Amino acid sequence: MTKFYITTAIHYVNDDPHIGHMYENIVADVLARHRRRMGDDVRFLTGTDEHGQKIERAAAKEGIAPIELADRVVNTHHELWKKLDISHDDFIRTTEPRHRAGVLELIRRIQERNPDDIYLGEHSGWYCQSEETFIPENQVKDGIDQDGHKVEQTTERNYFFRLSAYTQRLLDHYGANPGFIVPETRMNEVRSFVEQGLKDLSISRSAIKWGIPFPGNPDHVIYVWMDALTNYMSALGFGSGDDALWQKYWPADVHLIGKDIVRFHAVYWPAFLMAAGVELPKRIVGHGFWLRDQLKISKSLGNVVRPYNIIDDFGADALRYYVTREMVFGHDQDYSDEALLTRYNADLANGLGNATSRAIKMSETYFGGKTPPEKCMVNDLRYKAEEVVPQYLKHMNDLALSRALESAWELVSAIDSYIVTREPWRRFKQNGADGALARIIWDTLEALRIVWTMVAPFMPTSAQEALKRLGGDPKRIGRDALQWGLLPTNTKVTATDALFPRADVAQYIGERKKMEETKQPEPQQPQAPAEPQPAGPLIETTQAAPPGIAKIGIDQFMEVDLRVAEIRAAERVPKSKKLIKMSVFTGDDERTIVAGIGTRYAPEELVGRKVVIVANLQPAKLMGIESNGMVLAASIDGEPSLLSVDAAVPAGTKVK
RNA sequence: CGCGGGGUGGAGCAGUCUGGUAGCUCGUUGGGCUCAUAACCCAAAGGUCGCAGGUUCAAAUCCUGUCCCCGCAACCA
Repeated sequence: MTKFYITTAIHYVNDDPHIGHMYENIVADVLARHRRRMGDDVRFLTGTDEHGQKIERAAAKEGIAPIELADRVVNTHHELWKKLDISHDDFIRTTEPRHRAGVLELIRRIQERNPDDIYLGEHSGWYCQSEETFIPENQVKDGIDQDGHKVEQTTERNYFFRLSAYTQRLLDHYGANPGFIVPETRMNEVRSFVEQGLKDLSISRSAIKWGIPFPGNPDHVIYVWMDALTNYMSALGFGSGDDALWQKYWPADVHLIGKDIVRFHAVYWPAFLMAAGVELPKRIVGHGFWLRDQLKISKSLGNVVRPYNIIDDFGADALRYYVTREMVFGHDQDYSDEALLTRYNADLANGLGNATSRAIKMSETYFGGKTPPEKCMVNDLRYKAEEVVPQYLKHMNDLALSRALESAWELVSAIDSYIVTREPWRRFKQNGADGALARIIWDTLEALRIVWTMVAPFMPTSAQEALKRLGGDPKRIGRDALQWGLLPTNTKVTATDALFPRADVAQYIGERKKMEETKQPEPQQPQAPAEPQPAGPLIETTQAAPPGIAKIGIDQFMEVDLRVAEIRAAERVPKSKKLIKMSVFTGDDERTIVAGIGTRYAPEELVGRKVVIVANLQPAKLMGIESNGMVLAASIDGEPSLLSVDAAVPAGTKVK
């Protein structure tokens, strides 16, 4: 029996799971269920990442211990996976003793085999608490990183892993194992990243307490990647006394992860394992992201998708089907309730569900509530099934889930047209329930049984129910069940309510919208009460002031040197999208100001214009040009509209 | 020459690696059927596969060039 060990990323417990987590676990589950029913010895692992500063701080804010916070959030994960029929064999939390044992064992093995690979060194730089990572110098501006997070200059004595020593070995491994990272574009990215040369990696932190203490130095905790990645092994008992599972299932066959963490899995992780003399995982699979309105889902954008309503109203299988059918594996994909329901209606309600109903109903009416008394081994549907099943299996093997489903649906549509061309209702009226009619109906039921068997890993609950209704054995979904001829004769069928009731999309969407509108705008509470931005100017000066913005005294206002200035010259900053470099006369001097107004204004129309500027602003460099001040403009959806004054007002006039 | 993704019937998307009738969902039009969840079946309209060259018996697919769009970063002081 082939073993198949598949893992998802462990999800961070700073928030409830969203569509991205759901997708990842659903895909892993479909693959796990499929391999299981094909006879493999499957081990399917998911879990949670619970250490780190973000958790530490979030817990502190609530006045509880980090583990209490983790315990609470992990429950929402458990509940959701149950709801979604995720069939993992194990669930690991990085706060468990067995995980700690695994991590310590990994470090021990590295130290034993390659004593120089872990060393104490100095690390300083811009540290971002939100990301729990040091941010490269060029991505930091005024204490803010590119994602808008606050960073602070930090120096630490840390343990380092000698990643630099593994550059060539990693490249060799990629070369020898072209399927190591899929899809291929991800492999290319990783390869070019590694080809630029690798820097040693800091693997401990002394500023964080919430983590696994570093062996031999309890002032440090083990930093995120060395900790988190090891879950794939610690869950198998690596480092515990009992390593039976480890012996049996390692190395992992598939690490299923989001494309954003491919680098850690494809570079750091194998390097750690090489250093420890542990076999490498066989394949890293990076899936795409679910987007909302073409934007990446993120908490800060407030566009997080959590389709719990869909699960409640249409069932887990509806969501499972949609995400696997709609997303081309590896690509990004836009999510919407509407698209989901459209797909649901077309494929599940009108397609497979309806076909199942009509076949069962005919069988019930014509053959007294039983499957027909005669099988049929030679017919168009059998040919179609035998054409489609191998395609389906190939796609499943290639992780092309959407294509696998497409193949299955070819048979569905063949069934519908088979029924229409054979006109069983007319035959029944003319000749009654004769042998020919029996064969036709049996064919139809049998083809449906095969479709449902193909679909079973995707929609386990519905498949079981449908197989039962069709008179089949709901437990029999293995390899042999994909062959023609299994459906018994003269067995009870069940005609009852629809498996997938049709959704009124417009009405549903409308109701949801209304509910969301009437729902009181959530008090900003749950979102961490915006930490006061220490020092540093507000970045979003052109945005409308948030309602809650603090009041300031007149003195503070007077500190701002607002004055009228005349634009003497203006030109676009080469290669910039919207920057215009201006020379302005402030009454006292002529200086350079760079402003992001190029989307709206041409340099020519600016010259001679009188505008209002902030004259005593800290100079800043924009694309290498020093800008001394700010030109005031109203902002309409990001489009600037310059504040202007009467041409008669002389430059240098104070504005207040 | 910043990195990456994309340009395919009205909309949204597959197909491009491994050249060979351009496919799916929704939408539109006409017909059929009444077993089924107002479903299902058949047919039709609608595409110069961004543009231009090239390779080839054959190009959406390979090569070269070019235009445009979208993320991200470099620029919102």
